[in-house]
Amino acid sequence: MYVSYLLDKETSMYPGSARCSSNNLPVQNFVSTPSYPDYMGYHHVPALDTHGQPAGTWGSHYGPQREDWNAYGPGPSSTVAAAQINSSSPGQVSYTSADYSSLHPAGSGGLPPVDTINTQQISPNSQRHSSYEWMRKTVQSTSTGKTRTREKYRVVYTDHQRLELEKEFHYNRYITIRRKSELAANLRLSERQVKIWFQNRRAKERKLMKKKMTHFDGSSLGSMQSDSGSVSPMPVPDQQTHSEMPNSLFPPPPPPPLPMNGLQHNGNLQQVVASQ
DNA sequence: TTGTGTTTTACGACCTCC
DNA sequence: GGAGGTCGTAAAACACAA
Repeated sequence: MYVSYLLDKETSMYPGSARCSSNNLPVQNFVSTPSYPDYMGYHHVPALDTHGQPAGTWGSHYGPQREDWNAYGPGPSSTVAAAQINSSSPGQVSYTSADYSSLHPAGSGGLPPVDTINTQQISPNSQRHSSYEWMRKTVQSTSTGKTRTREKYRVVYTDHQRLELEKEFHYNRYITIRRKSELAANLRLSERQVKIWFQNRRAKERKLMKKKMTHFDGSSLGSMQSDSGSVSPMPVPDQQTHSEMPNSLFPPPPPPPLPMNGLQHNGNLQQVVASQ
C-alpha cells in the first residue's frame, strides 16, 4: 500500500530532524508543522487532503498573492518573521492533527493563509529525542533568501512548507504551473523555489530508488529496471491534473523507470503545462 | 565540544521542446 | 529564447558518535 511506502519514506526523510536554526528567522520560516506521523495521517483526514477536492477550492482561500519571493533580491518584509521571533522559545509551534485540521477547513482543500497559523500551542507530548521533537523546534530564518553568492547560502524551509510540498509531491511528482503558482503563493516561496524543491525532491527519490535497487540487488525490482539494466527511476510525469485525481488514487510508489534521461518527457510535460 | 556523515537548498551546465 | 527537465555539486543545516 502506498501509505506504508510513504511511511517508510518519510521516516527516513525526517528522522526526528529539527531543521531549525536558533539564530535567524527566514521570512518564510514562519511556522512549524505537525509531526510526520500526523502528516502520514493526512491521507486519512479528508480535511487535510487538498487533492481530493477540486483544484479550484485551493486557490480560493489563498491569502493575498505575494510577490515572488525573490531569492536574489533584497530581503522581503519581516512581517511574518517578526511574529515568529516573539517568544523565548521562538516560534515553537506545533500542530496536533486536530489543530492542523482545524486550520484547514474541510472543503477548502488548501492551506490557510500562512499568517493565520502562527500561534499554535506547543505540543505537550513532545519529548526530547522523540520522533516529535523536531516539530517543537522553531524554524527560524534570516530575512532573505540568499544565494551562495550572497551572505547566506540557503534558507531552511519550515516544516509546514516542507509538509505541504511533500503532500503535493506525493500527489504528483511533477507540479503544474498552476499548482506551482498556488503553492508558492500559499507557502510564501517563490515559484522558482517550488520548482527547484520538486527537482531536488525527484532527485532524492531517484537516489533512494537507486539505493533500494542496489540494496535488494535487483532481485525483487526487476520491474523497476530498464531494459538496459541501467537505473533510471524517473517516473513518467503524471499528466493528470490535481483536480482529476481522487484521494484514493494517490500515486503508487515510483513507477518503473524509463530508459532515458528524462528529457523525453518534456513534450508531455509541456502539454500538461499548456493544458493549465 | 568537535569531527564526521547526511540531508536540504540552490545553482550551473546541458538537454529537449515549443 | 525561455521554460522546465536531469545531473552534479556547493555549502548550510543538522544528527550523532567519540
